[in-house]
Amino acid sequence: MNELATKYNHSDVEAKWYAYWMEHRLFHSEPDAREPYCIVIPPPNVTGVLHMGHMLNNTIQDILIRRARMEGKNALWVPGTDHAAISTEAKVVAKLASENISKSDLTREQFLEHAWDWTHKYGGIILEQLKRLGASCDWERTAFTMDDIRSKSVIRVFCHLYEKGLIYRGVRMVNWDPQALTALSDEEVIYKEEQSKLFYLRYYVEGEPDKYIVVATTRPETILGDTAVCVNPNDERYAWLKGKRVIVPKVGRSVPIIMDEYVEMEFGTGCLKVTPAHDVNDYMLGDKYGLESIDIFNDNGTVSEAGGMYVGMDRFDVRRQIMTDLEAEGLVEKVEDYVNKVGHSERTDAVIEPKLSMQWFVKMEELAGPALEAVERDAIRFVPSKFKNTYRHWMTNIKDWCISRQLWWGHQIPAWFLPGGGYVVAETEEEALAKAIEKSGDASLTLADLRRDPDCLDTWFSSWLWPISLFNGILEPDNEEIKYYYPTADLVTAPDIIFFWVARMIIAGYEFRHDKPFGNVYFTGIVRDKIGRKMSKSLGNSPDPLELIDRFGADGVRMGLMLAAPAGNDIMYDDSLCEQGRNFCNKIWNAFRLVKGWEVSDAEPQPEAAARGIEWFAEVLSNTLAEVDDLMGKFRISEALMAVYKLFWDEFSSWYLEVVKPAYGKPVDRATYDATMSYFDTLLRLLHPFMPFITEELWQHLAERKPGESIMTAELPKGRIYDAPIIGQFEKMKQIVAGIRTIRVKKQIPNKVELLLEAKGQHDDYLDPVIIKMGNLETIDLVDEKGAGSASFMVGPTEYAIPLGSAVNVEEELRKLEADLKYQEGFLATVEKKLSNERFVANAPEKVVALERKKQADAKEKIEAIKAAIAALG
RNA sequence: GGGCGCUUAGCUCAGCUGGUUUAGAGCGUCUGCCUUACAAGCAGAGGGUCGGGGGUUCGAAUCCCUCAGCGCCCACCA
Repeated sequence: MNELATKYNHSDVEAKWYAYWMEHRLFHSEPDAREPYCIVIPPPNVTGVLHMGHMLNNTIQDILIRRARMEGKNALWVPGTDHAAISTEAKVVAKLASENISKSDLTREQFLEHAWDWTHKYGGIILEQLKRLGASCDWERTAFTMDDIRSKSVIRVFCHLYEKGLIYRGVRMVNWDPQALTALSDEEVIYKEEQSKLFYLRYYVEGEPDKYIVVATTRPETILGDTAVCVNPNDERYAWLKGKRVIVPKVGRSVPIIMDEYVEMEFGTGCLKVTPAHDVNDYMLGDKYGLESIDIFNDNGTVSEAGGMYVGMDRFDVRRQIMTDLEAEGLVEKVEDYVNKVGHSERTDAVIEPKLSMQWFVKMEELAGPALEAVERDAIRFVPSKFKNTYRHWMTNIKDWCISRQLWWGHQIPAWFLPGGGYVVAETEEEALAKAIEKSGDASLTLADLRRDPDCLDTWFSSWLWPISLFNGILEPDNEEIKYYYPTADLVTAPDIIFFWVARMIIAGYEFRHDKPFGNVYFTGIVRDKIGRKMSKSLGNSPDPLELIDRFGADGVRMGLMLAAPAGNDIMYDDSLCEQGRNFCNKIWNAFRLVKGWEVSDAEPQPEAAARGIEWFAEVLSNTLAEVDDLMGKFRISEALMAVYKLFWDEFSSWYLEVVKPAYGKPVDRATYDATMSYFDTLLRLLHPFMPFITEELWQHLAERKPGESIMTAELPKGRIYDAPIIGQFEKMKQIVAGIRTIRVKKQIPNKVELLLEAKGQHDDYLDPVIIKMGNLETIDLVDEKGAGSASFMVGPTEYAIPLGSAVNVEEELRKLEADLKYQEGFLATVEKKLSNERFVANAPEKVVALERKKQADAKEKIEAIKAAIAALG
């Protein structure tokens, strides 16, 4: 029997079955008559590598997909990658820098060549890593946000929105990343609290050399761009300033005093310096009062010619230098410590510089309407639902979306400028030329006269189309695939991209398909280490997923992650979770070794105990199947997995198998064997979505399989919730057996010594064969009075006793019984307290009162029995 | 400054619209076992009064108020 090792060796198994699934194209889906079930993968960065977040996220998706497949649906999981404009471009720039090549030395074409090389070299590594996890993606459909179909879709959508008047170009204050040298959307700015200083500077009043006012600022370097000082018109302290001008310290420029209620009188000194070119609010003031706007910074964050001094110096160096200089001139009143929030680039972490520039925007308000409504009325369900609030808040305060990025890696904006001013938007160069000629009235124009906007689109401007563009639903809106797979079923993603991606996909869904992109959104938590810190490269607290798979097996790791991951809750990851998963694999493996080792005999009659066990397990199995189904429907995956875990380990292995197991060296009867194999088969199916590899391995061992046959496509049976009498009987039986075992442990009676059990009181003998086997008893006697010198225990009101002669410690028995009595009496007291309360009896529902009376009767009965037992001892 | 969420055994969590035997699970802990499927295992045991306070109710971990702590999201206070 022992050609199978005592331990499950995952490394032998996993590669083999993944190859088998691929070879037989079991992940592949095409439209057919079945109900579709589709998930589109949140496309990871093309040059990314697998981290724990991906592991969690993709394990969940794979579980959902595999389950749907086994439920008979046409399941499709579409994989792909995202070009990740800024971060990929940054990596390429860094790589070039290490070769002493600067981006500015290259033409756009040359740079893109490098970027594509990079993409081909590192791109898709992450998808290969997902295979190790067991991800059952349809790899024949692998897509990329910059492949041909996806790129053309983006361009078409841009033109569509432009023609609808929803895309515009304009000069706005944007978030500038001086490192990546591009504008960012508001969502790409992360505000971090930082310890900084508040500088109080003196602005002398023009023409009154002895008078000055004090202005507080965190950014003294921006005084180079000051074009006004603002005070609150209600601020009496500064009423005298009305109509006057002040001199910007050091700079010497005379600027007007303006009055606006925007200024908080309580903050700082109540005087605000206004730098319209470098602060969003100042820009607003500048706009309102027609102030001059001086852009004092270059794109890389150094001071520009317009700054007039410190030209070429970095903004942070200037901050230090200018304070020294101001101090020297006696223009500094004081400096205070101050904590404020500073915007950082999400991708490069550079401090954001608010900057006026010409950018492209999408008008969002109108687009957001249907998308907001869909989530409000649960046409799209968020799990957990608390994210509805977050979503609603963002959608109702939605700002226009800055979609242009000053990058080369991405989808170039399809806008062409005419030599005489103005521009046209078109899908192709030819079309652009035609439009340009029409617009300018100059038929002699050629393509060479047009200049295409060099900017690219925000990465999310392609990924918001993902559920549509994967099926080519933008370019060919009526094709069979989009009609069949769209809307997709579920989306699994992290909550930090709810605005970046989820909200925008919903918007795009309604705008371009007039339908939602998915039915449910499952928001995962963040994977943290066991003391709650976010996993990060710099902390070095993030395990390498592939190494984990090597150590624990993909099934073990999947299980480890799932055990700790209720929807929306962060997961405190610890290796011990994977250990538990690995141990479970081992348990399944060994259970299989047991049944596989049985010799089957047609002549052997079925023992009564086995027949009872089979009857019982059928009910337990059916109940769990239904329970798991229910839990999965609510996306309570960790609870579903726990239910399966307990079913297999406790019910099946610890009870069922022990009940039906033939004596050593004896064969098992046919009926029991067949039932057991059938249960094992069902258990493997139930487990398969969670642990695909080991279940396939064992399922293939379980019976002869045809080539290409797989548990992946085996049907998952449906169960039903039903409280069969046998379940209650079995639970009572377990208590009796546990009682016997406890006595064995306490009295140090070896398992192989057969015991006698006496039952005093009501006792159902239906499961006696099971009790006898599991307790290793000689017989069970019904008695009126238990024999002298026995150890006893209570199950309900029934006393069970094992005669032990002189080995029994009467005092210990007494102590045990008295403790039990005390508990029962205490319990009875709480019940009777309720029942003696007239208002309870009068107001509580009849059912509740009846239950309390039953509790009372039961407790009384038990107390009587215990007292009798005590009397018998004494 | 607003909004949301959390606080239940050592750890991670479940406990939905209040009543189902004086609170459940997994892991860990303790005790005894190498019992021929499994020591990555088996059997058994112990462990919390549900963050603090107040209230509603016949009855609250479950509803309300309040205090404290933690976390997340949003927001232009220089």
